[in-house]
Amino acid sequence: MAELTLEDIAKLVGVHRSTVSRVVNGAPNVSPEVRKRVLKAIHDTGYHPNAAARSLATQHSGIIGLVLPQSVGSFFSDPYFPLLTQGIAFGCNNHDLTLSLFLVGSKEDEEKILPRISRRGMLDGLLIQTGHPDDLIIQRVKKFSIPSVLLGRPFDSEGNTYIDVDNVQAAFNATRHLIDQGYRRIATITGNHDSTVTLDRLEGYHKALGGAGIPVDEALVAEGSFTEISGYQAMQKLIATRPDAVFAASDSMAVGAMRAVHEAGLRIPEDIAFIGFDDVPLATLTKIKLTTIRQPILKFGIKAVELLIDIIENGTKPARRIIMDTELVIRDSCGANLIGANQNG
Amino acid sequence: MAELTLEDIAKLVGVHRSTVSRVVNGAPNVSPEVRKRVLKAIHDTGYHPNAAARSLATQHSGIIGLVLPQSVGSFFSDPYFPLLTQGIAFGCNNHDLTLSLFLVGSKEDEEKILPRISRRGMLDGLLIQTGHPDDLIIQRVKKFSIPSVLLGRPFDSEGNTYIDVDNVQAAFNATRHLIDQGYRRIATITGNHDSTVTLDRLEGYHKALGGAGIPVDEALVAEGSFTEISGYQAMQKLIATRPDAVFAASDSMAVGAMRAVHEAGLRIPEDIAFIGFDDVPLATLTKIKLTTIRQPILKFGIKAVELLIDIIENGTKPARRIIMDTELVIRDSCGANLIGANQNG
DNA sequence: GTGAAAGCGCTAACAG
DNA sequence: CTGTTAGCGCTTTCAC
Repeated sequence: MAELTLEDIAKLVGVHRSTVSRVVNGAPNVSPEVRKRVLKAIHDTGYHPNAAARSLATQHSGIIGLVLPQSVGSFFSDPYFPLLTQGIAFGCNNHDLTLSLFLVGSKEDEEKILPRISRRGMLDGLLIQTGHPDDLIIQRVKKFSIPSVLLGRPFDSEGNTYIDVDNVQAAFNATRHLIDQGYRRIATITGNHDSTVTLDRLEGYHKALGGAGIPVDEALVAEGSFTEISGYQAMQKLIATRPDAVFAASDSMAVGAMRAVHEAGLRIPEDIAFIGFDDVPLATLTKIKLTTIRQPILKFGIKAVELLIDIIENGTKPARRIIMDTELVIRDSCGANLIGANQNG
Repeated sequence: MAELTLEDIAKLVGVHRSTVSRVVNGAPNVSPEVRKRVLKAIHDTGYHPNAAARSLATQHSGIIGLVLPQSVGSFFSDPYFPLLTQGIAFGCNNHDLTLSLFLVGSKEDEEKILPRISRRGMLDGLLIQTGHPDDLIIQRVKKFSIPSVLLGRPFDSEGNTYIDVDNVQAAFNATRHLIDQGYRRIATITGNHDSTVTLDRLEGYHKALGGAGIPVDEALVAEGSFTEISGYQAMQKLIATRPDAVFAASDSMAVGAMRAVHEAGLRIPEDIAFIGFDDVPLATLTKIKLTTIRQPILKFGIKAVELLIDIIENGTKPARRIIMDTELVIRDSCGANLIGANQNG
C-alpha cells in the first residue's frame, strides 16, 4: 500500500517504466493490450504518481497561489473575500489545478511567506489581491518573474496583467439611480482612500453628480474601510449633514450605516435612502433589503484563474486586462419600490 | 534573474554544491568564512532553492491540505468556515507550512480532487472537515495512508485523530442558561441531523432539559441546516408552538429565526428569547445583540495545524483527540440583561 | 570542514 | 510501439 513507483508497476507488468509513464499520462503510442495491463496493475496496486518527481521533471507543479496581503485586513470579516476565494477554488477545480492560500496576517507573516512563494518549483503562478500601494509583498513578487495576475487594478498598472470590475461605471450607475429617484443630497461612504477601488468608485460618484448638475459637497463624503463598523461610524458623522440618500461602497458599510440611521430614529428609505455595493448575502438579511451593485464575485474568481492560465501558457507579455461589468439590483432601501408596492419585511 | 541552481552558486563561490546546500539549510560544519561568502552569493544572485527538487529529495513538501467536502455546502455563506480557514492559515504561517485549499463543490469536483490529494509527494498531511457520514472523500482518503486530522468528531471515531469542541457541554450550557432565566418552553433549531455536531448539541439540549425536570417536546425541535434561511424557515414552523425561548445551533440560524419572529410581530427577548452558537461577527450586527456560545474558531484552526504536525512528525498512532471548550457570551437576546439594564441599540 | 557520489521518482528525447 | 538514456535540482551518507 505504499511508496510504489513507476518502476514497481513496470516490473509487475513486465514493461519499461517509460511505457507506464506513457499510459499514466495518456500519451499515444501504447498498444491497447499493454495499456490495459498497465491500467489494471495501477488499479490493483493503488499506485499514484509522485507529484514532486513529476514537478521536478516537467518544471511545473499544477499549483497556483492566492495571496491576500496584510492590507486586506481581517479577510474574512467581509464576505467578499470568502466568495472570491470560492470562485477561484472552483476555477482551479475546473482546470485541475491546486490552490494554495497565502493569508498575510502580519509583518512577520509577510517575511515567512515571501520565500515560500518565491521558491521555484512550487507555484506555477500567482493571483495577488491588490490593496495599499505599499504592500511589500506585491513589490517583491514582481521581482521573481513568476506569472501573476493582480486582482483589482493596481496603482501602477504599467506592464501588469490584472482583472477588475468597472468600478467607475458601477458607482456612476449607483449614484445615477439615486438621482433618478429624486434625491439631491447624496452622501457617499467610501473605502480606504489609499486603494484604487475607492478612487474609482469615488470618481463614478462624482461623474454622476456632475452629469446631473449637482455640485459635490465634501461634507457628504465620509471615509470608511469596507467594514460594517466603519460604515456605522461614518454614518454617525454624516447624519448631521442631513443627506437624503447614501451610496456606500460596500454592503457591509451600508448595513452598518443603516444601523446608525435606525438608532437616530430615522426611516429607510423615507428619510434616507441607501444603495450598497457587492450584493453579498448580507444585503438581503437586513430589515430593509438593500439595493446594491452586484459584483460577479464568483465569476470574477473563475475568470481570474483562466487569465492566469493564459499567461502561464502563452507568456506574460503583453500585459492583459479584463474588466467585468456589474449590475444594479433594486430592492427596498433606495425607495424605488415605495410607490404602488406593498412593503412588508 | 532566473533558474539558478545550487550548482550555479557553488561555482560562483568556488565550493561544492553540497556545501551550499549546508548553508541554505543552516547545517553545522561550515566554516564561518565560507558560510559568509555563500550567503553573499545567494543574496547577490537572488537564488531560491527549488521546492520540487527539495521535496523529492527529502520526501516531504511542507504543504498541508485543507479539505472542505461537498456537504459543507456553500462553505462561505456561513462565516464559520472563513474563520476556520483563517485560523488554519495562521497556524501554517506560524510553522512555515503552505496551505492548499480543496473546496469540493460538486460530485465532479470530488473526482478531480481525489487524485490530487492522494498523489504522493504533494501533501505532508491533511485537515479534513467532517460532515455527512457518507462523504466519499473522507472514506477514500483513509485508504491513502496520509497523516490526517479530522475537524469535528466523525461518526466512526475509531482510530481517527480529530479535534472538536465539546458540543454536548456547550449546548447544555446554552439551554441551562435559558432555563436559569425562567424559560420553560424552550425550542431548538438544529443543524442537519446527519452530522455529529447536530447530534451532540441536541444531546446537550436534552440533558439540560432533563436535568431541570422539563419534559422534551418534539414539537419544539426543528431541523435547519446552519444557514440563515433555514433558521428563518424553521422558526416559521416553530412559532405556532409558542416557545418562550429558542436555542439555535448556529448564529446564522438564530439571525434568520429572529427575523421570522420580528415579522410575526413578536418581541425579542420579551416574547421569545434567543441564544445562538458560534459567536461570529454577525451576532452583534442584529438589532437585538445575540447571546451565544462562543467557539474558539481561530484557535481551533491553529490547534488543528499543530495536531497535524504532531502526527506527521511522531506517527499517526495512537489516534489523538483534542476537545476544546466554549464560552457563554451573554448579550441582549436572552433576556438576562432585561432587568436593571438600560437597553439601547 | 568539504567534496564525491548516489539517489529521490518521474519525463522526454532518441533509438530501434 | 517500446526500451534506453539522460537529466530535473536537491539532500545525504561517506570518505578524506
